[in-house]
Amino acid sequence: MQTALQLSSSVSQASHEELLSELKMVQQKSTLLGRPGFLIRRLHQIHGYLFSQQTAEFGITPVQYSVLTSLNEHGAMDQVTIAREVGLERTTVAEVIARVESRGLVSRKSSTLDQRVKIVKLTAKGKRLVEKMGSAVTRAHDLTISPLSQEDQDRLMVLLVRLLEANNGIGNVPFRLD
Amino acid sequence: MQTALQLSSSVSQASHEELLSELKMVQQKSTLLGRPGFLIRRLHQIHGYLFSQQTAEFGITPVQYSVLTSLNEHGAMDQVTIAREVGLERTTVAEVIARVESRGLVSRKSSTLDQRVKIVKLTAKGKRLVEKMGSAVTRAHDLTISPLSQEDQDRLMVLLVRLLEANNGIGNVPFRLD
DNA sequence: CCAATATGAGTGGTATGCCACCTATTTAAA
DNA sequence: TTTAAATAGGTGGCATACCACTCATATTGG
Repeated sequence: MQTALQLSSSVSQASHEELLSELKMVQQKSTLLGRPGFLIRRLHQIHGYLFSQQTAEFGITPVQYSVLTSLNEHGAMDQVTIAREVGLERTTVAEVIARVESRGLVSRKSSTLDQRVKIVKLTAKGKRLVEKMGSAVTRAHDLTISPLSQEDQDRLMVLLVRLLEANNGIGNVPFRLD
Repeated sequence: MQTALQLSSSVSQASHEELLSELKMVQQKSTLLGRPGFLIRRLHQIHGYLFSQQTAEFGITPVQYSVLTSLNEHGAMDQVTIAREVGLERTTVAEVIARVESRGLVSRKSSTLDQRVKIVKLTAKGKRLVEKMGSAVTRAHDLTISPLSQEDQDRLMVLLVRLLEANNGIGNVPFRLD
């Protein structure tokens, strides 16, 4: 279990000038720390580790969990709808679904209305797994941002959400944002 | 080219209470928006798209660029050092290096001091490419966070850097943070 | 000095994540 | 209405990303 070492000073309290000098200092250590893309990649990496550690007994990946919880909330969906719901390529969804289907967590049947469409449904086993994993997943997410003060965590979340909402149309994989 | 639609209100100016109500609103749209790991994955995805779009003519990926610029800054390095420098598994580095080597961007030769070690060096061609790509890469990074106000961008960067510094030891892939 | 251990590089396996391309089916247009 | 375009699902290819494992070479302890 990680020790959620809390950072003392809050970014929320700092002035813009203080932030700028902190950024300048940091980037002298490594150029990479000045690149948003690099920071995001590393954070993605770290969260992946925390997730797999906290949920090891279930053998479920973050993306699989997103798909399964989405099916749990919205009920049966075709694969294109799932893709829009979680922000994934159709082909990625096809692969993810194939894996969770082979483990009996979801079932697929062709739609009678449209022969092209395959309806994906969470099985009872899948539903049980999702609900059993919940607390471990929450723990992983909490740990990911736990070094920040509560207010900094909230501020970070808002910044990330706003970025996503503004950039959602970018790329070929937008996702549902009603 | 993306339109860098600037968000009106600044997160930096908002009170903690305002942020909390914004978060609550947002999470009613989608549960996924309340999970840090999901937001990070999506942002990683979006940045990857912007990067590949801005640097299409060069055919270089974000990770390859990190490795190449690291070699450009620090000179020749063995693969374990590269791994620590950019925060990657040794095996991932081996694969990335193999690809850029096959394109003649880096060269590998065994160390005479230690036969196990392979020294990786940027070639003249590699150096030229890195320098030629610079502005396109900067553009991609800037676009990734461009929807935020300047102060919000700076605040986000500080929050991300702090998270990385605090979490750097987590997982099996820490990276150099002198 | 030699066995035990540590270290650097790499392979094979699995899971995203995306693209180009393909097939089948449905819908729209001429 | 018959052809063209759009749509759903999927395959193969490539690039991270990591683990378990192997192999070769160094280092260290008895």
